[in-house]
Amino acid sequence: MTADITSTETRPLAGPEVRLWLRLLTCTNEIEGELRRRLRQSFDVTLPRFDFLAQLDRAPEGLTMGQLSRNMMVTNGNVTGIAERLAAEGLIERKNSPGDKRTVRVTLTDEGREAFSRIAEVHHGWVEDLFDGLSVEERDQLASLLSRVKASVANHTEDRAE
Amino acid sequence: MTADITSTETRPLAGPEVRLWLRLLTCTNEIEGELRRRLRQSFDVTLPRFDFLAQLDRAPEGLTMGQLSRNMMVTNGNVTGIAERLAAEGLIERKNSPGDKRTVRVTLTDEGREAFSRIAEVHHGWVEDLFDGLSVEERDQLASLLSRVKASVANHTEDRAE
DNA sequence: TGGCGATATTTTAAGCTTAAAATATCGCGG
DNA sequence: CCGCGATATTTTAAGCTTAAAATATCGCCA
Repeated sequence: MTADITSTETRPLAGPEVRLWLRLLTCTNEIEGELRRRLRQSFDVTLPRFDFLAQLDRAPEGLTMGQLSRNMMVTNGNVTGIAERLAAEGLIERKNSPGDKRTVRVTLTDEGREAFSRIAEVHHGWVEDLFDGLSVEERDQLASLLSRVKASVANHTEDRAE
Repeated sequence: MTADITSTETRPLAGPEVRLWLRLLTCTNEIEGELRRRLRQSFDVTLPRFDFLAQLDRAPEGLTMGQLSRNMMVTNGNVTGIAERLAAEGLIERKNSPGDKRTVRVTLTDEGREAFSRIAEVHHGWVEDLFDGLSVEERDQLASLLSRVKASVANHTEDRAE
């Protein structure tokens, strides 16, 4: 009834939705890995640390650990570890909030702000390059489709929201 | 010359390419996180282990550690660790290749094959659900655009290919 | 045939990540 | 004012991930 399978041939592993998901995942991982490698080689910095600094750079007043955790979409414990290392490098500063003794206010040091600017400029160029095979229309279309995906996903996850 | 910045307002952090990249990353992370959470809660299995089993399921003859590493797009050392834990759970088997003493041939045990089938069926439904807000046309368009992205990225990374 | 570059894998050290438990503080209702 | 649920953060244990070094085997070629 079916053709016989020869040698090490691989079977098609999944339905079309799973294939779409795998393509999305692969694509993202490839870009993420490439940026991670370049950040490490050029600046000896990791992607999470760069992300952490980026969050602070756009918040002149600083951010609390909780805000950082939500912005970066990682757990509280995670940001604690990253902050620990960035503080040891002298790139950020943590001080108790005046009003609420529970919260910590994190800010960039001058050194941190300067380091981030230097890296961000090059990083921006990398991202431009990686996407330069797409026309402006294609980029807009992709952004719009990703919004649609995000909305669709939110439909199935919003219940976990508090 | 510029409007003054008030309170904790955040500045727009990046150019349009970086925003597109962040949207792609966020979208992928959201889906990945949701699937990871569900796999853990429903089956007490991690995403990497599920991926590892999926690779083996479509290769009846088994795979070597190197093939697994390439298919999963992670380092050799990484698959060693995952294989260690899956073997401890009795889901996979590792034996020396007959011809080449350097290579290891990994196969699913009966238990592993059965466990994977059970999980894969539910997983497939989850992915279908998460993407059900998109029409067939939108999915095709997204898949096609992701291919274009992948090609564009490859243009800037293929030099590292050996 | 014997050594040497190439290939396959594991090991190691460091860091990222999560979930869950622990700690500390807040602020409200009685 | 006092206790208690809520909020902010850190700690802990386990696992994932990478890059680089170490180990082992292969196969060629001089």
